Amino acid sequence: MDIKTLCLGLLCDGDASGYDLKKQFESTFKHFYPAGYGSIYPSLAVLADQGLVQCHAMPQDKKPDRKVYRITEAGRQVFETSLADASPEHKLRSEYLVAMYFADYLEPEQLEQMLTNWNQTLSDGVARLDLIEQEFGPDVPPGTRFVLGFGKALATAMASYVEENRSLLLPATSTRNKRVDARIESSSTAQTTNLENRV
Amino acid sequence: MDIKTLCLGLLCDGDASGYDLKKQFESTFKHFYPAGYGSIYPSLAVLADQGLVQCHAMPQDKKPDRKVYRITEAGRQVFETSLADASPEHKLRSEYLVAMYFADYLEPEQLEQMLTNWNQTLSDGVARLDLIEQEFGPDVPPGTRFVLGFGKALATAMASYVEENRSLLLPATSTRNKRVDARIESSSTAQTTNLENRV
DNA sequence: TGCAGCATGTAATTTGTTACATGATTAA
DNA sequence: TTAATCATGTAACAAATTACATGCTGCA
Repeated sequence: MDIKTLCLGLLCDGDASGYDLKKQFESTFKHFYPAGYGSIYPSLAVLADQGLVQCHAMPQDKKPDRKVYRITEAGRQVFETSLADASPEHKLRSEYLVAMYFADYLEPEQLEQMLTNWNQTLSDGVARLDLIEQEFGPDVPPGTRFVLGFGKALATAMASYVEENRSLLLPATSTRNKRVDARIESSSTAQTTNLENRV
Repeated sequence: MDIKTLCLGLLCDGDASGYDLKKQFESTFKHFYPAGYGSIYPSLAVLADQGLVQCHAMPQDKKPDRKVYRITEAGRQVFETSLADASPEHKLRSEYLVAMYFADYLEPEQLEQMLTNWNQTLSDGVARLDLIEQEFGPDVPPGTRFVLGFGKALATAMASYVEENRSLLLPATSTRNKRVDARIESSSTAQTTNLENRV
């Protein structure tokens, strides 16, 4: 699944311009599938080329034409197929976890700073999701409620975990060297142990 | 932060070959920063070029030379700097959530299937992390314990959330149309409402 | 005066993934 | 005999990010 498919999906819910779609990608979708103009505009162009959407240009005073896109029958079918076909992927990429893994290469104050920072980011995230939910008013569509709730639940779980386990990373005694030895030994299947040949 | 930096970090803990590093990326790092040969080998070549690591080729019978990499002083410094400098990013990209958002475009059975699938994937993930932890024996290094625990906590939280909220997505009455209308109205700042010009 | 919002896009770059290419050993 | 482990890499491709480029309106 890529941004093209996502645009198609959003257009299933109604006509929109690239600018409109961007707003969705920055609000409801931000925590699990963000996208910028650089991906959205080219996607729409391709979709129009393929006949999966139609473009209607609406002239405006002193602004570029507002290009409103509407999904076609073909587009709708393509979307539904790719939604059902895909074996969905769920990927996390976290530099925070990298930093935590290597915590003993950080100064304690840096580590503290980073943990504080992370916590702040997480609660900001929850607040942001709450705001979005409020903006929908009383009738939040089920899918939207599900993904917003998911985001909040995850952020909360992460914050708790970090709070409850930060002590793991602070102690004075590092075990890093033990791990090192373990890895070197287990991977020494080579014939020679001499590291010095052919520097 | 990129795979190069990660390799550098892992080499701070001891010499290793590309093959060795891959194993780390596929075990401890898999849930938050996976990488394949296609990223690792080129990374090591670049790092060697830049003098951040040194390469020692160890001849082997009927196998390609085993190339063991060792970090240099310069490499260590570069790593520590980038670890401290980075304002860490934490990114999720989930096609499952996309599918849930668009749940009412799926057949109920497909949705059920997908939810079951997701749950299975999550518990497999927890099992995998448990196994890795066990393989370390009694002395799991703190950073490792932190990231493995994090992975388990997250997966568990996700599974709970999905279980507790799947009902949100199943009801017969869809609210999708309401949302559609809402968006179309709120974005109608254009001068003309006529979508038919310049098809 | 300056910034946020409206509104479009392109092009270069970065980054990583996938597929390809090779080939021995060992345990089930 | 077949799959997994060991062991290296390259090249084409896909995808998305970032920076660039333009320009009006309305508010503080």
